[in-house]
Amino acid sequence: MTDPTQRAAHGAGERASLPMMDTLPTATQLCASILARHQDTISVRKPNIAVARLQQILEVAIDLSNKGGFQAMSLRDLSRETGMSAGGLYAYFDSKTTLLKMILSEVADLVQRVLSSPPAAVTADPVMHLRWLIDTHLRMTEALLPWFTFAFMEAKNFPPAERRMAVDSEMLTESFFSAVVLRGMEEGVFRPDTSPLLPALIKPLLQEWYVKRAKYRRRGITLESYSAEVQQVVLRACLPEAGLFTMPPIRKSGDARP
Amino acid sequence: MTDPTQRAAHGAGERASLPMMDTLPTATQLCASILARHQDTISVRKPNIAVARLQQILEVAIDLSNKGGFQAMSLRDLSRETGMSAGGLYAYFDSKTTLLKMILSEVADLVQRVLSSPPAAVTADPVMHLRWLIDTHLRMTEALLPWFTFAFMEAKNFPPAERRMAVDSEMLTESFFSAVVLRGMEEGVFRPDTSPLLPALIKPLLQEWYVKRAKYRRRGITLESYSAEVQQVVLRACLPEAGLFTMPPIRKSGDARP
DNA sequence: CCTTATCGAGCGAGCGTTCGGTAGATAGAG
DNA sequence: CTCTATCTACCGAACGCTCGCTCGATAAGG
Repeated sequence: MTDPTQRAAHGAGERASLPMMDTLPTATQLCASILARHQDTISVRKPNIAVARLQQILEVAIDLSNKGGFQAMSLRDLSRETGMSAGGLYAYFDSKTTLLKMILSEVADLVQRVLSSPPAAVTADPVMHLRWLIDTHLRMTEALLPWFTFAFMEAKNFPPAERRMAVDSEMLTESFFSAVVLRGMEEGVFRPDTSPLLPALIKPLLQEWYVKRAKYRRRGITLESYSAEVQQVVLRACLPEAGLFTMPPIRKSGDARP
Repeated sequence: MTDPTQRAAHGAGERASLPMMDTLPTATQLCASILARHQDTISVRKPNIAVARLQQILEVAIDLSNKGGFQAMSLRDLSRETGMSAGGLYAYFDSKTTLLKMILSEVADLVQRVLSSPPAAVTADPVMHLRWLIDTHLRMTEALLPWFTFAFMEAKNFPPAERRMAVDSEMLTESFFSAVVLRGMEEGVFRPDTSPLLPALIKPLLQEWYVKRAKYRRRGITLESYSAEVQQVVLRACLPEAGLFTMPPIRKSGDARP
């Protein structure tokens, strides 16, 4: 899976030269991770019960928050939709703010974990690495759309502590892009006058995909075509003019449309 | 001010070939516009009193909302900071939601007014027109930063009616960009295979500037350099390769730094 | 003396959170 | 296997508080 030479088509899922990320965690795995990180505030001891309940609570909380905002979601709403009592909920968090922090920190952690472990196949070439970062970020947000929508909508409007967490996560993401761009410039793959602002401009293009997901669904835009376009725009901004003519096709069409 | 031939330098404020937008309204003018639009819900009759008070109320409301969110701002906070009583405030709006709508609709209206009236100098050339749209949007948000921050932060998380308003405004902004891109393609100035997604990608790049204003201030990035970079990225995405070599300098440096 | 702009105590609703209580699972003793 | 003591996960009424909003009183200008 990580050998750069083994990129040939293999069946209907035929893909372009860009390797996939390693598999993403499921929502259940995220909840298990959250449970482990908050053992002290979660009073339920049996892990299978706790994970199942926590997943239920978080999914409902994310769902309710994504229409109307986290502050607008009352614990009575959460109680009604989960079928649990108010007191029962407090076995899983000690305050509403803790509930928020659970989700935000898990999402921030996930981004860091996924983007910091590219397959060996892409790290050799800055162009490939950059394209992999873009594509992987988009696929990650697509797979866990409600979680990222929640994190984006709620990261602002909150006390210094949580706010700092969001800013740090944002900076970390940008640093992945700027590291690759810098390396590409050092290796002469990217234009020497590539703007230092470019890495900062990539993040909003990736956020656009999940923040305005409904808009692109309405227009019939696939993740593949969006990813390809962002890669195009970014590469055109940093590749030398001569390089544009030899720019590889971003992704074969007719792929992975369910 | 709109004569395309009078672009020569005139003093220290010397500028590049890109013409400025016509002058922007002041906060006071925006408030007068809001007052006119909400005559029926505002019970204060003397216009000079009403405009002054309304401006005070809106500025405090925007300020408080921009730390903590609109929902988190209580009318008691607003009462304390404005020095007005709770009852007194209700002479200027009939509900907290109306207060929100006043600001959102005025911002949406402003964007439409400003972007739909380019100076005659730029409409002839799609490249110039596109650059003017980008630069003007950035300067407008810079001049009325708290208003746009407010509109961005509060447009989500609200009932269908207000939400629709935000979506419509967003679509309208995008339509300005796509109209120019389309015309440029028809005239052969832009690449015929320019992605139909490009116009949608411009908006998040413009929002980035005012949403993350603190970040760019910390890094010492000027509006001029940010505007130049976005223009670069967008033009590289739609100009033919050959056109890149003849791309005009975006904006002279050492300009308009207070 | 009427009009107009403002005041501020107070209302009902709803919020996050607590806590005494309970049903069912669990486990050790007989 | 049965009885019983203990524990665990959950319940839901109640508390203190803050919210958006109302309304009769009031002060100042013409």
